[in-house]
Amino acid sequence: MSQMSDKYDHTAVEQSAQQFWNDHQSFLAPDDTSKPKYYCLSMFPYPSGKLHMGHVRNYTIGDVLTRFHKMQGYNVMQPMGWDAFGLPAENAAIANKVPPAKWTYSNIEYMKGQLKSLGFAIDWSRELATCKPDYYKWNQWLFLRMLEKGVAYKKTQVVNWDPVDQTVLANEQVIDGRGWRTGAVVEKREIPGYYLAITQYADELLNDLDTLDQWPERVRLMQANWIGKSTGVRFAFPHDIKDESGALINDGKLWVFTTRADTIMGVTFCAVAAEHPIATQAAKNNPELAAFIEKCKHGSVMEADMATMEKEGLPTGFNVTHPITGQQVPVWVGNYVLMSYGDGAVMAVPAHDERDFGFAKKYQLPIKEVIKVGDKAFSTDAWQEWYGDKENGVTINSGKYDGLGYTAAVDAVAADLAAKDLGEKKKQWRLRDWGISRQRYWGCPIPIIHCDDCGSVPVPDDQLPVVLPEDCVPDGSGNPLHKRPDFLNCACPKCGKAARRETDTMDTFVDSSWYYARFATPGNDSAMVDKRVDYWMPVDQYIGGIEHAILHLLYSRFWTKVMGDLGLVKYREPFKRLLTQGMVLNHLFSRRSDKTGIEWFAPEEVTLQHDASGRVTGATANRDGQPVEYGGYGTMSKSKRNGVDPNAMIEQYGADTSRFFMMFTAPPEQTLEWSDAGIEGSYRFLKRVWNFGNTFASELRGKLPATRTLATAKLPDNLASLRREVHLLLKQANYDLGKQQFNTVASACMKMLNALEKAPRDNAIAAEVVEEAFGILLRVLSPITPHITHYLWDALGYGRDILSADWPQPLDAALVQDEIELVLQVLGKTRGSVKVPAGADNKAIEALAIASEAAQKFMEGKPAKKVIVVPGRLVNIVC
RNA sequence: GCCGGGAUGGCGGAAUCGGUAGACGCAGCGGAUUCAAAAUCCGCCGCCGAAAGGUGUGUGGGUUCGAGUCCCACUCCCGGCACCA
Repeated sequence: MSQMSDKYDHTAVEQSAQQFWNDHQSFLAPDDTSKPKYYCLSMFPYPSGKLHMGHVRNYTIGDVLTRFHKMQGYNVMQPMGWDAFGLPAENAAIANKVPPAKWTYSNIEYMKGQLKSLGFAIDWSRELATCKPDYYKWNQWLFLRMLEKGVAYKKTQVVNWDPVDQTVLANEQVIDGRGWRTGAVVEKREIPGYYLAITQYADELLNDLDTLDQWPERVRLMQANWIGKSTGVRFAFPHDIKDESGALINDGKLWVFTTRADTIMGVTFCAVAAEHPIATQAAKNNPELAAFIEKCKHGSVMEADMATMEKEGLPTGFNVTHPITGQQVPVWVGNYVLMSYGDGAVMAVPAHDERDFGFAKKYQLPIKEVIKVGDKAFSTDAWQEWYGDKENGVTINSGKYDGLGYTAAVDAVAADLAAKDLGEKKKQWRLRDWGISRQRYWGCPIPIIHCDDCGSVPVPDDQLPVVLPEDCVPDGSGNPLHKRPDFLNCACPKCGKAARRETDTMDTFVDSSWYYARFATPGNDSAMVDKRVDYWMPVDQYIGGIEHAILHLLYSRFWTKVMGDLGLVKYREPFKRLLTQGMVLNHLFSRRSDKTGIEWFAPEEVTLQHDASGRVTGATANRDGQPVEYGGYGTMSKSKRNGVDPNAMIEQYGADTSRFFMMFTAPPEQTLEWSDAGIEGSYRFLKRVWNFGNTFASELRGKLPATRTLATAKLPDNLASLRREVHLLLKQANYDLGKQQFNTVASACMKMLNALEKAPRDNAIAAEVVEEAFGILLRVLSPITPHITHYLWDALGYGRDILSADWPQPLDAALVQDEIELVLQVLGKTRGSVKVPAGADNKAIEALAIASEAAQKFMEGKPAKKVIVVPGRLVNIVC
C-alpha cells in the first residue's frame, strides 16, 4: 500500500501511478472477449516534434471517456499511432539535411514519452506509424483493388509548378502566386495523376449522413453542403456556332443545368463562363471581350468575394435557339458563371433569379415574368424576395405550361425536352473526384511501373509493398527518388523488359482514411484487416478537431464503403459518435515598431493592468515597463509566442492539474481560454483533495467500525443531508458524463469536496459516511485526474487499483427525505419558500402555501384564484 | 451574399421538461494566522437602494400563472463556403 505524505508531491504521485499501470499492463485491450467493447479513438497526431496544448486537450477528452467506460465494465480500446508522412518532414530535411525518416522517428519517440507522462490509458501494443511498410503496403494493395474496380483511374491534373526548383508545389507552398523557396512566379502545368472516384459514392455518402445521429449537426451539414446535391434538368440550346476549323462547338449544343426548369419560358439570355469554348471563339475577333475574359480568369474564386462582387458581362454576339419556343437567345459571357461547375453555362431568367435580374437591369436585357405567386404584382423596378419563390408559384405566360405548380411544370418541361432529345432530369454534385498523386518523396509510393511497351502496369500483389527508401535527403529541387536508380529501375511485370517505377506518392489523407481499422488488427502481415475488426469496429467514439470536419472524415467514410464493397468489412460507417473539440487559446500581446514591425510578447513576459473591478485595461512589458498592446485571445502559435509548453506544465503542476484544468474550464466543444490563474486554481483543488485524504487517514479511518452499518443505520440530520448531497452530485455527474459535459463533472467533484470538508469527524457513523462519500468523489474524479485518485484509493485502503473499481451509482436510500422545500411564488414572483412533508398531495401543499407568512404578506388579503403546484419544485399562487 | 452556431456578473462558465438566474472556479475586496511575506483558512462579491424592495440573461415585441429557455422581428459576434444556376 502506498504511503501518504503531508504535502501533495505531484511528481512522486504521478510516477508511482504510471509505474503501477506499466507493471500491470493496465491498458491492454484483449481481443475476442465476451465483454461489450468500447473503441475510443482520438485523431492520431502528425509527429511534428512535440505535443501542443490542442493535443493535450484532445487526448484528455479521449482518456476521460476511456477510463469512464473501463470502470463501467466495457472492454475498452484506446490506441495511438502516428500520421507520419507529410510535407513538414521534407521541409525539416531541407533545413537540417537530415532524412525525413530519421527526423520523423525521433519525433515519435519524444512525443510518445510526452503522452506517457500525461498518463493516458493507451494500448501501446497496437501502435502504428503510417510511414512503415507494414502499414502502407495495404494502401498500395487497396489502391490496386480500386484500379481493378474502376474506382481508381488516371487523368490529367493541374498543378503548381516552380520553374526554378523544377518541382511541383503544394498549395500551401505558394505564397501570393510565388514559390515559397525561390520566389519564382508559379506556373500552372497539366500532368497525369491518379484519382479516386469518390463521386461514385456521392449518393451513399449523402444518404448515410442520416444514420450518423451521434455526430454534431454542424459537421453533417458541412458534409452535405460539400457533397452538394442538386436535382434539376440538364438540357441544350441548339446552335450553329463553329470554331476555327469549321466544326460545330460541342456538336451544336449549349448545355446548361437548372433547378428551375419551370421558368424555362422566361429565358431571355444565356451566360457562359470565361473559359467556355463559345467565349473563346467569340473573343477571337473581339479584343474587348478577350480582355474581359483574361480579367475573369484572374479574378478571385472565393465564394465570399464573389458574392459581393459586381456582376459583369459582355455579349458574345452569338445566339442560340430556345429548345421549346425556337426563338433566338443571345449568349453573354458572365463573370459569375463557373467553368468547373456543370457545363460552364447557365440559362438566365431575370424575372425569377436575383442574380439574373440584376444583370438584366444593368445591361438592359428583357425581363419576362412567367411565375405568379398569389395576387402579388410583379414589377421590373426592383427585385422582391417572392420573385424566386418556387413553393407557391404557378406558371403564366408559358403557353402550354400555364397554370402548373413547380413540380408539375418541371416534369412537363423535362418530358418535352427529352422527347426532342435535348435534355433530361439530372442530379448534379458539387463533390469532385479525389486526386491522390503527389509529386513528393515522403509518402506512400503509388504501386505502378511504367513500361515503354505495356504502358502503366500495376505492381503485382506478391511484389508489395513497394518500399520507399528511407535515407533520401530532399533539397527542395524536385523529388529525390528521381536520383535513386535502385528505386527507379525495375522489370515490367508484364513483359519483363527494363521499366521505370512511378515516383509519385499518395496524398497523406489516404494514410489516415483507414488507420482506425488497422488498430483492430495489429501484426497481421497477410491481410489488410481480419475478423477482429468485426468485434472492434466501428469506432464508438471519435474525437478530433473541427478542421477535419470535411476532408478527413469524408475520405474515411468513402474508404470504408470501398472496403465494404470489397467484402473486407461489414460496417458502412466507421465512426459511430463524433466529438469535435474546440481550440486552445491564449492572450496575445504585441508591440508595433517602425524598425522591426510587429513584435510579439509571451504572456509570461508582460504584466496585466486591471481597473478596480478587475477588468483588464492594458499590459506592460516586464523588461522595460513600457505598454504593450493587448490583442485578446487567439489560437496558440509559435509565431505569436503565446503557446504553452505541456512539459513545463507537467513539471510545475503535474499531469493531473493540466488535465483537470482543461476539463473544468470549458465544455469540450467550445474554445478554451488558457489562464495561469485558472491552472493555479486547479492545482489548489488537487492539493485540497490530497489534504482531505490526510484528514481521512488521520482523523477518521481509526473510527471506522469493523462491520459497516451504513446500509441500515438511521443517520442524524446533518449526515443524512451530507450523504444526500453527495449522491445527488453523483447523479448529476453521471448525467453530465453521458452528455460529455466534463466541465460540470469536474465542478460536481469540487462541490463534493466542499461538502466533505465541512463534515463532522467525531464518531464512527460520520467516518462511515465520509468513507463512502470520499470513495465516490475519488472514482468520479479518477477519469480526469487518474494519478492522484489512483494513489489515494490505494493509500486509504479502498483498493489496489481504482481503474478496476466499479463506477458508483446513486442510492435511492440516500436520496429520500422526510420534508421538502418548495419555492413559493405569488403572481409568478419568488417570495420565499415553504416546507412540506415529502408525501404531501397538491391540496395539502396549496393550503400550506397560502397559510405561509410570505404568501399572506404578498397576497394583500386577496383570495387565491388559482394555485399551480410543480411537484418537488415550486408552488405559485395567482390572486 | 448564403449556410450553421452563439450573445448570461470584472472573467471562464452553470441552470436536464418553461419553474429560486448567476452553481463551480478565477479575479477582486475584507478578516484570521505570521515578526513579515508566501501558503492556508474564514467571510463578502450582478446592478440600484440605508432598508423594505425594485431591477436584471444582446435589442424590441408576443405566448404563459411563470421565459435565459418557446414564437416573431432586429443588432452584433464566431465558424464554414461553392456566385452551384
